[in-house]
Amino acid sequence: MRYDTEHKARTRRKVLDEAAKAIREEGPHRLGVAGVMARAGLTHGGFYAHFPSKEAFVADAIAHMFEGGPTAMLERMKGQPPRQALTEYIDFYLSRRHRDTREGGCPLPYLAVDAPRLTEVSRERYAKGVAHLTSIIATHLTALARDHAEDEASSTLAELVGALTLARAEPDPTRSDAILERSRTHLKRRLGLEAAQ
Amino acid sequence: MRYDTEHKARTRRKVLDEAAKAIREEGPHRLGVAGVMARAGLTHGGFYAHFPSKEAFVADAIAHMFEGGPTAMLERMKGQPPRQALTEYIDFYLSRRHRDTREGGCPLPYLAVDAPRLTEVSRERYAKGVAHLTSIIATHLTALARDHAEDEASSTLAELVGALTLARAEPDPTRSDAILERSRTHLKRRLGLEAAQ
DNA sequence: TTGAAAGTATGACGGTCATCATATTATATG
DNA sequence: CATATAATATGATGACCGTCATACTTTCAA
Repeated sequence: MRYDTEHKARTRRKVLDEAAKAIREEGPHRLGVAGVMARAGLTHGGFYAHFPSKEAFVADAIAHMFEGGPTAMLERMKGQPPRQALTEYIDFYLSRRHRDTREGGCPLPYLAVDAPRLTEVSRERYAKGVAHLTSIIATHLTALARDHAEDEASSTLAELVGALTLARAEPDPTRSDAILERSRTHLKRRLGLEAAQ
Repeated sequence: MRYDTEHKARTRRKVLDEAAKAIREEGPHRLGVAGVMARAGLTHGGFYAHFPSKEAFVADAIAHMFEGGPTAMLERMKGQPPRQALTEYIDFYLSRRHRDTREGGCPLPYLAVDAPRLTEVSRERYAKGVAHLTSIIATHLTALARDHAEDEASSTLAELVGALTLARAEPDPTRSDAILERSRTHLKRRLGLEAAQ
């Protein structure tokens, strides 16, 4: 082989990175092949050397979103006592920074509405992400000796996703901040995290 | 005038009805002029006799979504004591029926993710819908003598929207039902509605 | 019944997109 | 340095979409 063994793999990864960003900005259906390739510094020609079709490409990009971003935050939670870990996670999730960034963060809110319109694989990948995050929250709640941890985790995740989505939709900054703040406060009180710290 | 005075208005309304349905199914960006017109039993030709551009058309269709569906449920709540009204609303919002229907129901979850990518008018219309629904919930909570009604209403709406969206995204029916049920139970307990009825 | 005007249909144009065949460039090996 | 080949670029094709000019059909008034 003439090129580096990893050359193609690196390019592929870069294209998927750009696709993930584009999906956050424009949604999984509006992104175009040529646009993503251009963002990766390439032309549209080589696309089909990497992906069999655009549909498969979108599925790969969505899977890629679940492997990249969230890991850092979740890894960090592992090294902390459950109360602090949950508090930090809620504060992060419902922060202005998380609301405003398009370069990372939880994929769930971005894909939520489009999920029913995605390919089977993508839907499954999405559902796996939901289940994973729910179980992480549930584990921490169990460690805090709360009853019905799984139920509470599910309902907590619903409010996290809903509040972030509504905050992103609200054009008025003050109101948007208020949406985040209200759910932040409520969730911490609800989960008995207030006394912490 | 040669046609009935209301003829054009009726056609326009029908096209907007179909557009609203299409938006619920495919999102505000994927719907096409010809497709919507065909669904309304027309061809694409007459479109520009009704709407100046597709962009304006989408904005009109979104506004239309806020005028049509939700009104019935909200009107019904008015004639009821606040405790029962809220209980019924939560049960309706997080019902399987509301999750599965594409022909009506709350527009907020459908448009949430796309809202930041919409026209200014549409975003404002969306924000107005959020504010309206929040204030209705807040009013009922105030009637129940709860403190911080506005804060609690905001956080309640976040969970309603989030839970419905996640339930729609979940491909497994059992898990999807569970998401609805958990938030339904939690919200009613949280708002002190359990003792009701 | 007829004419005129409101409403709708036909068909075309330019643009964008996914897809693919073919040409070109880059680089590791001899 | 030469060459083979992996990786990417050029360019084309057909499909779809928004837009609009023009032709047709419907229906009310005279």
